[in-house]
Amino acid sequence: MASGLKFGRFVGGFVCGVGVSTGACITALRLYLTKQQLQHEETQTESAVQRLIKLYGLPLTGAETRSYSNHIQSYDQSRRIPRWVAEHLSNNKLVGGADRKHCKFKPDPNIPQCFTAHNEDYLGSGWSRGHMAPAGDNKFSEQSMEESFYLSNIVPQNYENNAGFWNRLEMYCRELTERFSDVWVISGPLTLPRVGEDGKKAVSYQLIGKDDVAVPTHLYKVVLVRKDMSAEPLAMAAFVVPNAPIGFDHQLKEYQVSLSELERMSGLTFFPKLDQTHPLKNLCSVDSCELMDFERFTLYITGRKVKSAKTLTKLEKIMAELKEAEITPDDYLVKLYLEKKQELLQKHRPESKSG
DNA sequence: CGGAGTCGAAAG
DNA sequence: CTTTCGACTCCG
Repeated sequence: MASGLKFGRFVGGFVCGVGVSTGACITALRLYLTKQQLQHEETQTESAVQRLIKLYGLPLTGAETRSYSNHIQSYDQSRRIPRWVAEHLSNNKLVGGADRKHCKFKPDPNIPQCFTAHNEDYLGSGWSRGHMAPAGDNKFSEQSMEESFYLSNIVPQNYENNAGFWNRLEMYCRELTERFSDVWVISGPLTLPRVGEDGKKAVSYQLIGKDDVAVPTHLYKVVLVRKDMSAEPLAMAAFVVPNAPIGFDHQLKEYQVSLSELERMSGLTFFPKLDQTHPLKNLCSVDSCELMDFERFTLYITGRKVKSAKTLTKLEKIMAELKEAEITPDDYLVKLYLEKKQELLQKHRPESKSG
């Protein structure tokens, strides 16, 4: 009985096996079988598979989404890095006392032990631990900032890129909350193919540490913004950035790609419910898509260093370095400098009373 | 003695 | 802002 059916299927496949598509073969095969025979065969094979599944279970990818207090993530168990990390930014969440000094990078307790990365994989590897959902997007909550330091939110990133171009891209995303009430950002790693000496395309990427953490060749960021609830249209932009140093001579727009290009590269579909009924504008034609230039960036960084200066000599050294770069402090930096100077002088003479 | 944790300096 | 690293502590 069963063997008879198998034989029939074989013959059918053989007859139309040459030069005809598989789909056509199946259609032709169906003509040879009565409805009942077909039904019988399908239930037979299905139940056999079902039986196996019931007994032993299906393979799991571990790619399910995990929710944290300020980001959502899907993890790549084979590469020990996230596939994508989504977050929402708004101006009110960007202020607060949460400080990364109280945070530590650590394995995500929600990831199965055998698939998680560890700090030892990164230390001394030549690659820095780069946030996908940045710590700086979590000033409002100590807990969400701590969660952003889970290694499920981290990829091996070129140090200069992390502290430089990517950092400025993250700042630009935060800046968008000044002009848009809602900003959604999805970030993640890519391991893109390259053409080798032989002209053949191949994917190749470094693995670091005992856990073989994948070093992405590129990072992507897709940004979706809207003015408010009622008035659309939405604006969107996607960027693919090499995991390598990128200087101030490069513009963000050089790295813009269409969403469909990014989807093809990543194998992801980004806003599956965002259909054609929603007109999508190019963010870079609605907004500047320009990162801070060298001067502005240096002024900002210097401001941060001034704020964290511990001694007067250190404070003066920071300001001297700025002068060395031939950048004149703006009003805000001057204010920070004078405040810090006063604070350190006060500390030096604790007996003096201030009014 | 060596791991673990905290702190500050240094650097883009 | 983004990091790494070394020095220092505490402790069994």
